[in-house]
Amino acid sequence: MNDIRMIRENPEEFKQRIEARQIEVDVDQILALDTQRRALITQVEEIKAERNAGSKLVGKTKDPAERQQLIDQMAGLGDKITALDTQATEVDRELNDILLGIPNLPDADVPIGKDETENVPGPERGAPLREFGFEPKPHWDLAEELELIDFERAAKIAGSRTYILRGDLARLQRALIDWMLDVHTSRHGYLEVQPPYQVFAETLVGTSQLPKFADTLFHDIEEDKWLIPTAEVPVTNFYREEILDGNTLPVYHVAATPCFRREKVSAGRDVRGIKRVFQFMKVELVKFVKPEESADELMRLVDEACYIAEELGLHYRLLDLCTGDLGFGAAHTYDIEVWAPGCQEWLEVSSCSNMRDFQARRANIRYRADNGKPALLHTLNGSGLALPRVLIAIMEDH
RNA sequence: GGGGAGGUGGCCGAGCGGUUGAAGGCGCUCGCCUGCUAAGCGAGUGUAGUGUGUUAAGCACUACCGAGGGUUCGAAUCCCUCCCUCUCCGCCA
Repeated sequence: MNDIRMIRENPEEFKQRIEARQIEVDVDQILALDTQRRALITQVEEIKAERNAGSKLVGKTKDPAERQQLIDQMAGLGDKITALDTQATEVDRELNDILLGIPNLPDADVPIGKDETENVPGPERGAPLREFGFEPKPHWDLAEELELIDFERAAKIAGSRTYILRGDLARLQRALIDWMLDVHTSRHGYLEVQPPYQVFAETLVGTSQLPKFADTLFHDIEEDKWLIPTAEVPVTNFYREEILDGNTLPVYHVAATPCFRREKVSAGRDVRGIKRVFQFMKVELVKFVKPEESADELMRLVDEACYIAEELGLHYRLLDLCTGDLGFGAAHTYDIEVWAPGCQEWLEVSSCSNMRDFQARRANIRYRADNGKPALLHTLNGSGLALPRVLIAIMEDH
C-alpha cells in the first residue's frame, strides 16, 4: 500500500509516477475521501471528548438529582457518536479499498515502458550456448520418451496442468532443492524455514495477492484458508504486526515450498510441459531490511539467485523489468531467465523484487529505528530458484 | 469432535462498572552513588490516529487491556459472537 500522506502532500508526483505503470489512478477521488475522512474524525472526536468529560463528572457527583441532570444533558451524544463513527468507518473503508487496489510506485531508475516487450535485457551470461548437432527436443517429448514425467496419469488423477515426476527426474528435483537450500544458508547467510502452506486471507492482503488477485489462488471455502502461491506470502508475514529490534536486521529467510496457482488468467497458454502448472516447488528468498539498505540488498539478492544459475551451468540473462511490466507490489524487479534450447525460449526462473515499504505498510511490519521510534522496514523477495523451469533447462540442455 | 482453564503494557502480574493507559514487580534508559561488578537511591520508559506547530520538538484530544458487536451518561471490568493458547478425553499421520 502507498503512503496516504505522500499522496496528500505530493499528489502530482504520485500521479505521474504511478501512471508510468500504464494505469489510471483517480487521485482527486483519493484526496477527497481523505479530506472527508479527516473531517469526520475531527468532528466525532470532539463529541467523544465532551462525553468523556461529562461521564467523568457524573462519576464524581454524589447528589442523585444533580447526577441525573448531568446524565440527561448527555442524552443523544451516544447516538451522534455512533452515526458519525459509522460514516467515518465507511469513508475509511472506501479509501482503504481504493488504496489496496493501487500498485507500488516504481523506483526512479526503473526503465519506462508499456509492457513486457520493453523490459531491458542484460548481457547473456553463464555457460555458453550449447552447439547441438541435431534439433534439441522440447522437454515434454524428452521426458515422455525417457519416462521421466507422466502427464497422462497426472491428468487422470488431477486434471490438466499437473504432472508426475518419476525416477531420476524426481530425484534430481529433490537434490536441487537440497543443494539450493544449502547454498543459501551456508554461503549467503539465510535461515531456513518451513512455513504453513495454507494461510488466512489477511496474510495474502499483507503481501498484496489479495484483494486483487483472488482468481489466481486456490481457496478452501469451508475453512476459509488459501493455498500459498509462493513462500513469499507466509514468510513475509512472519513479522506482521511486530516491531523488530533494529539490531536484528537484516533478516534473511529461505524456504522451499510447493506453490499453488490457478493460472486462470493464462488459460490456454503454455499448456504443454511443466512450464506453467498448478503446483510446483520453489526455493524462495525473503529479506527484511532497513529502508536505506534495500537498494543494495536487491542487487545482492539478484547475485545470490544468479549464483545458482551460474553453478548449474545454465545460459541465462537478467531482465530489468520496465514500469509497465512490474509486479503489483514491486518497486523494482530483476527477472532471471534461463535459455531452454528445446522449446527455444527464455524461461523466467526467478523474479527478484524490492517491495520497499509497500508490503510492510499493509502487514504493519516495523523495526525500532536509530531514533528509537518505530518505522516501516523494507521487504524483498526472489526465487532461488523455481524448480520445474530449472528442470526444463537442464533436461533440454543435457 | 466433546469437557475444563485462560487471553491485560517488553515480560510477570493486579484490577472485575467511574479521576485506570492501566497498581506492584522485573527489564530497559538517564542521573546519583560506588576500586570494578553487584547492590542501593532518584527520574523516565506503549502504539496509532486527529488537530496544532516549519511535514521538528512540544502540546491537546481520540482510540487501543485477543477480535468484532451490544448494554450504559460511563466498560479492561457486564452480555453475545468469533479467534487463539493451555489442558483432559476421543480420533488420527
